[in-house]
Amino acid sequence: MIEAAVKPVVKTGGDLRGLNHSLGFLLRVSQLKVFDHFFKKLGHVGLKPGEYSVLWLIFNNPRIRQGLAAQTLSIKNAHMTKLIRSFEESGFVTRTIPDGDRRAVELDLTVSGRDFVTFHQQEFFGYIQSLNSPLNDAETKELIRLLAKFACVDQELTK
Amino acid sequence: MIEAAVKPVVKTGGDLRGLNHSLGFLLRVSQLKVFDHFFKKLGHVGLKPGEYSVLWLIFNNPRIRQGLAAQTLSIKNAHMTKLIRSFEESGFVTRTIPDGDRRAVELDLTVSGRDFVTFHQQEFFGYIQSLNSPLNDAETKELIRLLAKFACVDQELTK
DNA sequence: TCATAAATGTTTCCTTGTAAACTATCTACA
DNA sequence: TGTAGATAGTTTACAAGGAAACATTTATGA
Repeated sequence: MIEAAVKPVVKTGGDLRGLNHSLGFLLRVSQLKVFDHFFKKLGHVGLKPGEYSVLWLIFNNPRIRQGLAAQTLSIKNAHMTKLIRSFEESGFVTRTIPDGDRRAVELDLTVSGRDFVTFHQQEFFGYIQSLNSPLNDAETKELIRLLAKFACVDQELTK
Repeated sequence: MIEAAVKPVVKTGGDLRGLNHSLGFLLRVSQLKVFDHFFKKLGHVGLKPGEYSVLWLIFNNPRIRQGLAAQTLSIKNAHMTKLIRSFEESGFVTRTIPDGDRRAVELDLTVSGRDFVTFHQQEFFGYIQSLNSPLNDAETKELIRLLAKFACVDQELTK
């Protein structure tokens, strides 16, 4: 015990040498931490963060165009096609080809899709509270503000 | 045209409704931004951020164990095996099985590996300067501090 | 000391996400 | 009009990364 108290704090890993100040590296490690916690807390629900975000977006933007949804969430069109198809198969989302532009696809939630979103809303937006982060509330708020500013994401609640 | 001029300022994307305050979402979007910029600036070099970080780690920790390298960078063992093999093939890294523990693998840079790291060091650590971020210097510094604290990455230069 | 467990990487298979080519539809303008 | 180009989404082919089972070597403990 005395030894443990006396000996200097030794890192368990290798020497990062400047990588510990690299924005790209820190973003990646932070994201891994959030994802780990997400799966521990919400893995049983069966949806990943990005998937829930798609449902959430459609929930709040009925009849949104598939391409706009992809662009808003920074998901590639090719990937969005697959996500939407799987949501169709699970009965959460409907695709409608509007008469005005028959190239396009409008997305909507089914009743069970809306039920799912409302039922899990608290979990998906609140899981981060249980993360036991080293940051206090003010720091967390500031981190979110800085990230949003950096990524040019509007911080107002509604458009 | 008159219509476009008259209509209120409309966001180009859908309404994110709270997702714009989600740490997970903001981390993902921020990382995409950094990666995009990285590839624009350093795509010609042919290494991705994570790959360079592996070389950098070995450069600063000669004879590091492969598993410790993976753990330090939060890279899975299975993935690290593939990375190291490709570095072996490109002649940047050597693998040594130490006599003391014949399960283990020690990593080292070849001469050309060390040359590569030192030659590109400025680019890999400096590309972020050219990102034209909306954050000023103090904000960037604070963002890095908060991310490091959040992810529990030691901010001292050396261990 | 011999069986059992743990540690270290590797292999295999799978999921996620992307790029590029493709189909279908719409717009512009000669 | 009708044709060239733009737009919206899909398909295909692939690369990145991870989970689980595996082989090998080392540590443990009865």
